[in-house]
Amino acid sequence: MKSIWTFEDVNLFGMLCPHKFKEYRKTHSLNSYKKEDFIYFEKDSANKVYLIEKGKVKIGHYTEEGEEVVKAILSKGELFGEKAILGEESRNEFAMSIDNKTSICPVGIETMHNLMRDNRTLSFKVYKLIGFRIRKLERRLELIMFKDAETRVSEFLKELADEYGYCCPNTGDTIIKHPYTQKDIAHLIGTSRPTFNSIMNKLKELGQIDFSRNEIRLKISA
Amino acid sequence: MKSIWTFEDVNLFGMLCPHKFKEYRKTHSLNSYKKEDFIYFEKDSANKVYLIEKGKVKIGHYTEEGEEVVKAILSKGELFGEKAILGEESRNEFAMSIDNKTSICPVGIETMHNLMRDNRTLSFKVYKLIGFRIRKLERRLELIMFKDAETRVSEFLKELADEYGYCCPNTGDTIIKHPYTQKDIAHLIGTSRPTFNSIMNKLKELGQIDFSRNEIRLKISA
DNA sequence: TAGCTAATGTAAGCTAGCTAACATTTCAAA
DNA sequence: TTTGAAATGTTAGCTAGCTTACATTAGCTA
Repeated sequence: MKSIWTFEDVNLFGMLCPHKFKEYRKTHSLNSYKKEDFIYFEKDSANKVYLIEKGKVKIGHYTEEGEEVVKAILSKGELFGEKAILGEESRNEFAMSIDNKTSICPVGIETMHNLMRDNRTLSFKVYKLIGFRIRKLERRLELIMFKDAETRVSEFLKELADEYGYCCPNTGDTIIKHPYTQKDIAHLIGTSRPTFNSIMNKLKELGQIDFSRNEIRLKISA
Repeated sequence: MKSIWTFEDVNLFGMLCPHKFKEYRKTHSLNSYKKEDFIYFEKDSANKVYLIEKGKVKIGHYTEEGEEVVKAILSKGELFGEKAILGEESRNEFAMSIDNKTSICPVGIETMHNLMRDNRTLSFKVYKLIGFRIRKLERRLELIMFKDAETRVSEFLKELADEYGYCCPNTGDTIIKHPYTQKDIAHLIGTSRPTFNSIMNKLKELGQIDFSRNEIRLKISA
C-alpha cells in the first residue's frame, strides 16, 4: 500500500519536544512503566494523551469472554489516547507497556488543546494523525467486508512492511521485525489464528515469504 | 445502544449559522442539488466541508466491480466531508444528493480551521463529531468481527431507532422512518442482502418488528 | 540446562452465510 | 393507468473459514 500520509507526517515526537513550548515544559514529566504495566484501563476517564519516548505500548481491549484483542502496538515517537482530544469521556480500550523500560510523557487534554490552538503546525500534525487512524480503520473494515482471508493477509503484510520493513542489504528481501503474535495479527485482519497460520505457511511453501516468531521476510522474487 | 454522545452534541447547524460569524458570512453561500447530483466524487480534492441545510445526502463509494456501497445517509444539520479538516487530500468516497431540493453550504477548510481556532465551542463540536464518527466505525468493525448476522441486525435496528426512531402515540411502538434500502443496510452490517432480508422476516414472524420499504416498527413487547 | 508456558503448526468436521437464480411486489414516471 | 425498473422475498447448494482438539516448538526463568 502506498499510504497517502507517511509515518513521518504523523510522528509528533519532534513537535512535542519539551524545549519548544513554554507551557508544555511546565507540565512536562515522564512516567516509567515495566512490562505488563497498564497506562490506562477501559472505562478510565480520558483526560490525557500520551507520547511514547521509549519502549512499546500495546493498545487493546477485552471481549465479553475476557479474551484480549490487540488493536495496535506502538513505539517511540507515537501518540496514543488521542480520542481524548476529540471529547471522548472514558476509554474504550486499554494501554499497556510491553517493554520493561517504557517511558511515556502524558499531556493533559487542556494543555493539548491550548498547544494546538497556539500552534498551527502542531494542530495540523494532530489532525493528520487522527485522519491517518480513521483511514486505517476504514481500510480494515473494507478489507474484512470485501476480501477473502488470503488477500487480507497479503495486504496486512504490505502494511507491516510499510511500518516495520527494511531492505536486507544482502538478499534484497524486505525484512520486517514486528512485535505481533500470530493471534494478534489474526484478530487484526479478522480471521481465526489457525486460518492465518495456514495461509502464512502456504505463502512460505510458495516461496513468497519466510518467517519466524518475530520476523517476516518478504522474498524479493514475490 | 446508549450513545455516549447524542445527536444533539454533533449537530453543527446552530454553530455554523452565518449570522454568528463575520468571516463565515463573507464566504457563505448555498448550493442546490437535485436527486442524483454529485456534491463530490472519489478522487476529488478535499478542500471543503459541507453542511446540509435541507435535503438528504448519500455518502458512499464504488467497489472495483462498480457496485455502489452506501456508507451513510445524512440530512438537515449534518456535516460531511469532515476528513478534509484532518488533512485528507483527496476524497475516498462520493457524496450525492438523493433529494430533489437539497441545499448545501460549503465551507473551505481554510475558513473552517480559522473558525475553529477562534471559537472553542465550534472546535469542540467538530472534535466531538469526528470522535463520534470514529466510534461508529470502531463499533461496526467490532460487530462484524465478533457477532453473528442476527445480532448485527438487532444492533443496527437499535442504532437506527436512536437516529430516526420516535414513539408511536397509539401503540407505543418505536417507528423508524429511514432512507435506506435493504441492500444498503446489508452492506452496512456486513451481510448479504438475502441474509439480511430473511433475518428481518424472521423477526417479523416472531412478532418483534414490522416493516415496509421505508419504515421499521419495533414492537413494544419486544 | 531443565522445565514450563506461550506460541505456533495441523487436521477433521461442521455450519453460517454466501452466491446465484428466480419470483413477487412496490413505486414512480410516462 | 400502465409499465418498467428497482426493491424485496425465497430457495438450493456450496464452501471458506470457523471451532475444537491436539502436537510441536521456541524461548524464558529458575
